[in-house]
Amino acid sequence: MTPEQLSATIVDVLTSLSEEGSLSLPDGVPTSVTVERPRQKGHGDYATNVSMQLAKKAGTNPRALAELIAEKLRASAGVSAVEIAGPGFLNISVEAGAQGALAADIVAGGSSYGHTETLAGQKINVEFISANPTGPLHLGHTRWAVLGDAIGRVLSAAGADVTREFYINDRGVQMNHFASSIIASATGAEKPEDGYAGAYIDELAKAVEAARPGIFQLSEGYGEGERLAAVREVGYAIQLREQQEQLAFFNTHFDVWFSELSLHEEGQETGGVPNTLARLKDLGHVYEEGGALWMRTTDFGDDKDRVLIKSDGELTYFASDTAYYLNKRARGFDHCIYLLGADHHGYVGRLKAMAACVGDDPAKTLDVLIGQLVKIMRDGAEVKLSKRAGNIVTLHELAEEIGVDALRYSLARYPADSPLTLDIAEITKASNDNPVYYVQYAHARTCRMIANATDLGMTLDDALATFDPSLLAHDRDGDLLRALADFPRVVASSAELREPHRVARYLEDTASTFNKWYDTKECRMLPQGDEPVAPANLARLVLVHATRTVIRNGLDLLGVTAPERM
RNA sequence: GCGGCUGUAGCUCAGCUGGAUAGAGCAUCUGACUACGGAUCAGAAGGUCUGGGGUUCGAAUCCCUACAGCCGCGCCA
Repeated sequence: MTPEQLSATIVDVLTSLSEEGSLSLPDGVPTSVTVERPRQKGHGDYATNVSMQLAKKAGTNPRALAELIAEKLRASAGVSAVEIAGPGFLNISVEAGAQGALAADIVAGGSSYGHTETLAGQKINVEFISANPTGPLHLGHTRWAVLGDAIGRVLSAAGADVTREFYINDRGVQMNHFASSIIASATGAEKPEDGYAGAYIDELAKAVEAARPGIFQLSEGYGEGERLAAVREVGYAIQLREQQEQLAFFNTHFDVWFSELSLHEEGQETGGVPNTLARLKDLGHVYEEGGALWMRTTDFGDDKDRVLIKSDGELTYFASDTAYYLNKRARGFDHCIYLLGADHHGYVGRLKAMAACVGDDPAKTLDVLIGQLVKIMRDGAEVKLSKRAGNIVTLHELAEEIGVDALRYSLARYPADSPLTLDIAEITKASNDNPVYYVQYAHARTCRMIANATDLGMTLDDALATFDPSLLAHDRDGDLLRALADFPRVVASSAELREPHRVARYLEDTASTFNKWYDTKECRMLPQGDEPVAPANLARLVLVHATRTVIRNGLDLLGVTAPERM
């Protein structure tokens, strides 16, 4: 019996009370009720606060309503005991057989256990990182890589149709600064004022020369302008490919790499920039002032109006942003999720206003997640990074030093809006100080146990064929089963709230519950010594398989591997 | 000045869509090695949930306010 099934059972009880007239609910019977796992032992396997929630509406008091519900609930299949406690809590105990059946269901579900349909039918675009292709990805991008990727996975698991997208800022003056910085490195010319510096620029210069020998040599018909364009193109291609390779190494995957430049190309019907500007004019949300073209975002709650075309005729970044949003909507996305760093939170207001300007309800279509910045400590001092000084902590260096799994997990286990300080020594430690290894270890342990069982001739097929769930009757069996039963709703709420850290915290709890179970003498899976294999041993083999499935599925949602041995 | 985020055990942080005695890991102390992988488990100790008001059966959670820290308020990208 899962919490969802128990909730349905309680709803049935309410319906039945309502039909026989002993309960009157003006708003009708709720479709589901809250069922939670009490923290306290002795408060039953599950608890519900329905009677407190409904007492006022029903014109009665919580204790009296609880009595009514309890009486019927006690007679329900799978329920072994119901007690009323405190102001009107119902503490419910579940029969071992009803609860144990879940283990076989999980095994049958396999890699899809935990997946739900709570977001079915929603087409969601998740845009994250979206770095300039003018340098390596660094620490600042790493958190969004992990969170964006995990959010995408969790949304998919909740049934949404998800596209993970990287917006390439390949247009704008920074691309020319980028090219001229590479030229300066190759030719010894002076670096431009707003240029890029650092060892990576020198390496890029060499790579550009290697890719197209002689590219830096000016000649007749190949002037400064041509060289700048050529270097920009080649340097961009190399830098972008490097970002893509490093993200792949970091187990972070995108469905679409979207070029900002493409929004300005001819033939962009919907969502192109010219098209967008025309549409905004038609809608009456733009005006000219001081030689610039403005969008009247203040009509929709922004602090001030925003420039689309500067007085020098150049388009702003915001013009592209608006077109890009329309482009996403034209591609059929119901929700556009943006992951932005705290240093960009000033953009939220204008993004929402922009969506409202084009006729959308931002509360429905736009979801801006602001993440706080990450600090990194080494030997007690903050590792500062400065792109200008070329002192960059790159994503790739971090992933290599710390390990992809440890780095991903360390970032995934905190909510995005909490400022984070990572200590390199702390997260590289290969010990139980490090939650990622604690969880992975529990998984490896299940794999060893299953291998040992196989050596003794215990197979999953036999175990399932003879499975008697009522044999999983020990308290610790129940604790483990209830932990496993929570997985689907943890995934669903992680998706709903866009908070994948919940999955990580759940895995830590579940790994702990599993280890406690493992250390319980009465819950041995393998027979001891020369004892024959008993039905209870086989039942627990199913339970171990179920545990392995849940941990593996959970780690997969975070993009972390589930090793079979460590 | 305006706005966003944060403030919970010695440390790093969960819990925040209101529920029962506020949790975990680390660090400290005490135990379990005839071990299905000890990268584990059992236990102890550790708290004015930043301060002050309010809302109600009930507040770490919601509202107001004060304080502290980080970040942002361009015809930059």
